[in-house]
Amino acid sequence: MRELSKAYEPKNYEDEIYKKWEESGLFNPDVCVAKGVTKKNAEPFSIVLPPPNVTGNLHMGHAVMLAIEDVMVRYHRMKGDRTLWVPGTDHAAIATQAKVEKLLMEKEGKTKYDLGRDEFLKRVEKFAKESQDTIINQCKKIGASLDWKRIAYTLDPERNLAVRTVFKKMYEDGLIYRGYRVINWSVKGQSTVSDDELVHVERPGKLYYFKYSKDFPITIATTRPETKLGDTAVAVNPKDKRYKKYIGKKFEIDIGAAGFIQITIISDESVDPEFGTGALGVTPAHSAVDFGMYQKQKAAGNDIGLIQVIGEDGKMTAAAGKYAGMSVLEAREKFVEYLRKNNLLEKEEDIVQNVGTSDRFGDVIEPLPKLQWFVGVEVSFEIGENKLGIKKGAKVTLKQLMQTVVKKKQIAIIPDHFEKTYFHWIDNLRDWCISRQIWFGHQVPVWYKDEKIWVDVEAPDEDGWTQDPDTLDTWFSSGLWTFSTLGYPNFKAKDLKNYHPTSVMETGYDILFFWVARMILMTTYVLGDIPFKTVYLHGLVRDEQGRKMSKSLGNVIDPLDMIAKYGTDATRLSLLAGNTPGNDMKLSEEKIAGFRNFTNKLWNISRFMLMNIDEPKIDVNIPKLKTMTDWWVLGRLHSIIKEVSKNIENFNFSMAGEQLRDFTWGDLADFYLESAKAEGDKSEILNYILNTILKLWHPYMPFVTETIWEEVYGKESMLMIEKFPVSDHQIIIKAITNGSEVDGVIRPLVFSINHAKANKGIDQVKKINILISAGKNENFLKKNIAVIKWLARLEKLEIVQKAEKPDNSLVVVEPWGEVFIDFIGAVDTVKEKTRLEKEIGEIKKYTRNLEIKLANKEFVKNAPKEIIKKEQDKLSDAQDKLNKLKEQLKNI
RNA sequence: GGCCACUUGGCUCAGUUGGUUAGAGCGUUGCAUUCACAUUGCAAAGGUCACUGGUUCGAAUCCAGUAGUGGCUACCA
Repeated sequence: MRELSKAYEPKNYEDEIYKKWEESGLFNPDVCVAKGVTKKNAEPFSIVLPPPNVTGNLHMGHAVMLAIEDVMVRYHRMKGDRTLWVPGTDHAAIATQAKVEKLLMEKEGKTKYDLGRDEFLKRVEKFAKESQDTIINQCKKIGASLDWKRIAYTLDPERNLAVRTVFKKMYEDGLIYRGYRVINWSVKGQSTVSDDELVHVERPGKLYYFKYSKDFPITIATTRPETKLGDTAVAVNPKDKRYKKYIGKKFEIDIGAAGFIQITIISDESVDPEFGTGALGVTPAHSAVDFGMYQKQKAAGNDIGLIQVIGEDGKMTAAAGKYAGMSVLEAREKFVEYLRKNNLLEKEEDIVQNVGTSDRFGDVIEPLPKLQWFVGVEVSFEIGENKLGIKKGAKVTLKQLMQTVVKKKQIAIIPDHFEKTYFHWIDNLRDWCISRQIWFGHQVPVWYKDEKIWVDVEAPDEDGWTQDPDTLDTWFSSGLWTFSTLGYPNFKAKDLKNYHPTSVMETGYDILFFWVARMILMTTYVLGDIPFKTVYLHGLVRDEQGRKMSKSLGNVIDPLDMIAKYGTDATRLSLLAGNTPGNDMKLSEEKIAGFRNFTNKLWNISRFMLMNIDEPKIDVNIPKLKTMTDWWVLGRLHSIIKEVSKNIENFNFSMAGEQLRDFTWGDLADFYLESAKAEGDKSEILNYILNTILKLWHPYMPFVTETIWEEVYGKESMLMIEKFPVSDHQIIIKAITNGSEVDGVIRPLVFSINHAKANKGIDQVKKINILISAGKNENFLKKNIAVIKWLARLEKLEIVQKAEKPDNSLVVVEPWGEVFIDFIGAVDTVKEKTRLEKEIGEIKKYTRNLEIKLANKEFVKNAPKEIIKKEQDKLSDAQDKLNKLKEQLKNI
């Protein structure tokens, strides 16, 4: 007989198991089809892995993502679907470059300029490669059944071709344009940053009220006086009576050391008359809003002018006169000093202001004008053939495409309230600045020569052209991810045909805008199709106190440490249990340890079952059943199969796991296996149950289940590709009939005994007398005497069948009869009395509710007959019980 | 400022179309222990489901309002 070791030691098995899976090639659906594991015409199920950044190690967030996706993938693979899970990594342009720059400085004291672009990029690539290897190994550690043959990288040649192809197409459709606009500039990073990469930080600031000069009639308010050197207009609300008379007037103002500025008074609806002085100094060069006003005026034929006073180095420009060369803060101080001295400063007010900082570089963003590449989200174009239900040739914008697919439910977002957030974001979306002044990334596929411009997939075949030095925002290539990984731009690629659109996009809600929205934008535009059918957004993993995990707080729980300590399965389970979509999850080491205990429990359950199985065989046929506990457990098992499948398919991963655990630990281990010990030969059914629960658990706990499977059924077989159990409704129905007495009789009996012992001041139960009153239960004891004996042994009881009620015994009334329990020691009558009174009170309340319900005409009229019947039965049962309890109370 | 979510025993959370007397796990307390498992078993204590009102025969669940917490977002200069 085979026997398992006493406790499960994950590290003795995990690596070997993963190697076995990987070497089988069965993570690849093509191999599954070739080997006959999956049918050729099976339903496709595909996920592309949200590519981790090549900046370092995997953290708990990645582990959650991998665990959830692996559950889906393994479930669908076992279900027989043609299942593909594509791995990949993201070059994460700015993040990676910044990291390498930092390392370069720390280790060699050099900057990227010391190395030059080519050499620096080589270093970054080397770093990225190493990082990618680490990530791949870590994904394997987590048990992710990714098809490594298809691994992609956002910056590899295939993806680069996709990027260039899409860029060209968008340029030709007029969706990508080059424009001189106010953009978000990071002085520290020396690059533009998109709107989404800004982090708004609240900080105390000062609102200064001042006049440009003594003769200027309007006081304005600002938090940034230094930018006022670049003002070219003052905007007021057209309805504001105070300033109406000035609208359209021009002033030439001596602004002290900075020279003269021209100020035009303009009107704009967006100016709030209540805020500050109701007049706004317009700085077209250093505020996106003001730039908007500038463009509006210009379009109306009124060029108010634009003066850039802050440079890309964060210092004042020559246009700032004697302030030139000063830092922004220095200039602010000096200029305020000037205003104060000349009695132009009227008031200083302390306020809290929101400043935009760069997510990556951490510095305060300086809005300034620059010639950049943009994706126009409101430019309309003619859409081609598409699967979106839009007529070919219709005029649409990217914004509209993004809205329509979610509105029409072609893409479902889970949880659905994120749809609102999504729409809100799109409503406020501005053109997307896609060019970055960093070196690492997809270089903009545009070439210049003199005044000429060349936009194409390949460089012009002629000397003298220079490529645009900028690179593309990393999300540009990420946006193509679902199809660039499947063969695009080759439209004939098999994968693209077979697996696109993908089934599910599973990712964190924090990148809904960055990434999910952009994939929708890119895919609807490029392919005229959706990128995925469902978006499942998971929450963030936080520490025990609900704080974000961060190195500086020292509260990071490293998934790999946990895997080393408690095993992968326990770690995965702890991330899946209690994790509901869109909600953050608190994680503690204790939780993981708890699931380690469960892993071991499953191991020992299997160990016990194996010891009682004569001849393990992979057999899906339901064996002959002998006792009602067999029927009962089979019925429970099939209900669980049904529930688990349903819940996985509905993305309720936590609930499916919980149900499985409750069944395995509560019903199977604590009850059925205990009774099985007493009932004797169970070889066949134990084999069947073991078989089934290993399959059910496999998506959640791949390693321990595969290990047990191998130990039980031999190394040749592989659980990973076994067929997921299918619940049989007939079995459930039959089991309810044949096994109901387990729930109705045996378990209440266990409960009664324990309850009597614990609650009534009894030292020890001596004897149990069972009187079965209902006729159909006459055979119950005969059939299940073994289980009763087991109970007796467990409780050290003596069983007397059909006895008379002895003196001093306690009577427990159950719907099926009465149990008399004899005790050594006295019954605490006071305690017992209060208990009975409490119970009677509760049952009274219960019966009253039932009576009200049955008295309700509408209920009687509308409810189905079976339900009314059921309710009536409940009522009569409750009344009977009530009477019996009352009698008991009298007897005390 | 706008929007969104959350509020259930000491802690972490379930609770899927409103329907038995609201459930787990951890923790606490008591009891057990040669048995597959101390990474165990059996039990107990602990909740007016944030608050107020409404709809309903019936509300943790639906509606309105209040309070608190968290998040996203923003062109109050």
